[in-house]
Amino acid sequence: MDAAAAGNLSSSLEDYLEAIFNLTADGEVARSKDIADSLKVAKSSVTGALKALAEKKLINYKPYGYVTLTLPGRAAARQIAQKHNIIKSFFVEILGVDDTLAQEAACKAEHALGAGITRRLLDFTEFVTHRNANGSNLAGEFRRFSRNSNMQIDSIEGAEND
Amino acid sequence: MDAAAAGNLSSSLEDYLEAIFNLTADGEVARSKDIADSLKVAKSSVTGALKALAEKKLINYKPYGYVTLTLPGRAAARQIAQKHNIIKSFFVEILGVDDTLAQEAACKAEHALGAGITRRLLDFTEFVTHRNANGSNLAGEFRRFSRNSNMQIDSIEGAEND
DNA sequence: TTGACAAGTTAGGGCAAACTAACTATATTA
DNA sequence: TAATATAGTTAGTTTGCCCTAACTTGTCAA
Repeated sequence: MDAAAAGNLSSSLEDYLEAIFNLTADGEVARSKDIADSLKVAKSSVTGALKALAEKKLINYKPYGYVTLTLPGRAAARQIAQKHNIIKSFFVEILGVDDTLAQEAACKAEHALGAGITRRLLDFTEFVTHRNANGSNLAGEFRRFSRNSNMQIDSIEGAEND
Repeated sequence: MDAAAAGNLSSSLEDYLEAIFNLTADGEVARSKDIADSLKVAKSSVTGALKALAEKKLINYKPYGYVTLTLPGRAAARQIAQKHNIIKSFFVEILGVDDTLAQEAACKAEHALGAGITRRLLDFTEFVTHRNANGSNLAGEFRRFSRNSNMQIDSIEGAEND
């Protein structure tokens, strides 16, 4: 199975793969420059990453040519992107986190959570959504609960790097 | 404020700090060997990390001596450990994840989630707990919901590295 | 069609974090 | 207290990932 290559990916290479996936999602081609911009790295860093991903047969890469995902590459990328979306949705829809913050946190957390936990997170988010459809409003209740508790306790100091 | 030093910590150094915190929690001293064992790294790696942490004034370190946390070091370590516990509790109590898996995942996720999101996660876990005290059983309901949904859908492939 | 600008690559270097191997210090215990 | 085992350090190497600077390739418009 080709997932052998995809299972060994570093966080960094996962980020590159995900960026390529997102850039090519709407039929566009993935230019090296765009990858560099979206990940905020130097162009030369992209070249290095592309070589590494090509070696793992996850992308088709020829110097000076456009980049496309191979079949296993696309599968791996889709999984990463999926994970990202699941985590972000949970942050936004359940925890009520601001969109930008959720986006950033999901970028980091997607490398930390395995498929099992991610799956449960998805299930849980759906669970709450289904309940909402049935008249309850868990997320809203939580907002009120959260507002109250935050006025009283403040045990976690330092809100930097958030 | 000394949190300047603590705010810049790499994931790796956070792990070392947390390990020292846990080892010294019950009055024990933190031996270099124990740190190496608990993080599964070579002894020489520990020495390097101890030097780095000492440079940041987070630990008291003299070669061949025992290691203790400084005041800012203890504060930083406590925060990391707290984050770990909050995340793990959420995984176990809300998502119903197995203890061992939750422990491992929390180790990784604690470096990805900032104070803001961690705070909300704590609030949410408490929120569900409070509701349970009031007769509802959200976690239990979710288990049943989850079991059903897993029989039908299977959109996330590959449960490795979990 | 050709010159200029943009995109991409190569070369070379830095830094963090890990490792092994060899050495030094400390503790144990006979 | 001297021998030996255990703990800790140092030195040197490797790997991954990023950077800058300089060069090459590609593109587009005058």
